[in-house]
Amino acid sequence: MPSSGSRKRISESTIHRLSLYYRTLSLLEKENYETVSSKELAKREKLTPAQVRKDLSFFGSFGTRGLGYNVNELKSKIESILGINRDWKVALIGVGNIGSALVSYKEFAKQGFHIVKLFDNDQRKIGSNHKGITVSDIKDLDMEVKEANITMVILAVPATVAQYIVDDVVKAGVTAILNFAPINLRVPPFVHLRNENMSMELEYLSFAMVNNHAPKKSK
Amino acid sequence: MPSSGSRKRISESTIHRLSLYYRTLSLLEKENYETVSSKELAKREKLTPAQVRKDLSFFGSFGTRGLGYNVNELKSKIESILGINRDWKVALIGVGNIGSALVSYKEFAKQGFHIVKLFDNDQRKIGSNHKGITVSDIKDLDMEVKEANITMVILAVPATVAQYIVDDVVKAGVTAILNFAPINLRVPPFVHLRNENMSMELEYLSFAMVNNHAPKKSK
DNA sequence: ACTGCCATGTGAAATGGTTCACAAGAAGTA
DNA sequence: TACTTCTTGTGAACCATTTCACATGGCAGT
Repeated sequence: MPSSGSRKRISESTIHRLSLYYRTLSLLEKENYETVSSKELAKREKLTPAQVRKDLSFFGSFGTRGLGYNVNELKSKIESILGINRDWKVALIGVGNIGSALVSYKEFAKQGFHIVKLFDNDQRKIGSNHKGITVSDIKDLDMEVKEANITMVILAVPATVAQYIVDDVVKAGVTAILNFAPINLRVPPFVHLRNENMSMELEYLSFAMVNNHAPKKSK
Repeated sequence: MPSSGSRKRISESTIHRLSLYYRTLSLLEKENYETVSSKELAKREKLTPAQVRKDLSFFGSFGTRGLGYNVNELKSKIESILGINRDWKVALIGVGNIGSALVSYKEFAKQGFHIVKLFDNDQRKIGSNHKGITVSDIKDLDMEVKEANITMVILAVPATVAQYIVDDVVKAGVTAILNFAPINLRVPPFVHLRNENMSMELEYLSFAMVNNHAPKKSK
């Protein structure tokens, strides 16, 4: 009984898996599948059918017993759960290595995340053009973010300045931040912060190689 | 002491947190701290002291009761647990948007991951130079990877071709892959695969905004 | 040496997440 | 209508991770 207020906490892993389901459903749609079972969905993302069904069950009953899920319908349900059934205007701060790669990264736009503003503090970059967007001076951040009604920001600046910029960004009314700097940022409780730490995964690989794999012990 | 056979499975989260501790310890080192308590370490990464101690306890007893951990010593312990107390030679495949950003990404080198080979299939890119490395033809992958004794690869190619390349890469003897393509890749059980899915975190933010955080929207 | 204080290391308890197992619904067939 | 097959949705069981709580050991001051 999903009473409108009783919001059970949904785990992070469940949300991440919704992203995977969404990705697979998009593919299935292209392959002209009408329906898909939890079994097939699971297979395509190396999960278990029970996991798939449980994840979806947190949000409702989207399937038909004996048949599976309608691909189009489930896709659009997940879109609306994830909030990607709309367009998000995103500002990207820091047009360096990573930053300029992200401007051209097509996956973001595909999911409705549109980078509409670029900021940097480097005079040589300010005024230059990336994919049709002119880089603004970070000093104008407050004004421009408010004016464009932007609530989501991608942060691709050096770790040393990240906290200062976050503080400004929050003051400008942003409530969602995707941070690429390898540092733990402080934000007020009403601001959503996620970190993308690319070294972390390399380190995991390194760990796996050195430990798991290593000189195969007789077990 | 170094548990040779009794290999308890260490959770992914623990390993990820080791990366965080490592990062903080590097910082503390620069700030000339001699020792650090689990409390301080926890505070700096928004974790609990018990969590920190438990994580470390899987690998040994590195602290001193009443005092805490020696910064230098703990840092080097974690380095060796993560396997980053050595240099890794890494090949990067796909010199597009993301790929060319990663060549210049300094964090990798800082942790001992050195990109030493670049591959692409685009004639216009082959032969060109990125940060002192010449882009090779992907057709020479097998030969060059074997010759350079490379076991770790970063994959920054389009999803459509990722699986084919992975198959080749595995044949060439690579056993660790960091994949940036938004697709679920098949690898043999002895190959370590990690995925970096940047849209996923944006989707999480979007979810958080739409659900957790109430309608503050008045357009 | 004694005392007070502090912070680790770790079993045990609590919490959270995943898998199991099965009742029940839907569609097709006779 | 009755029967078969298929697959969902979901409590309950199971397993993993996190947190608790405290005995233990080290250090400093007297």
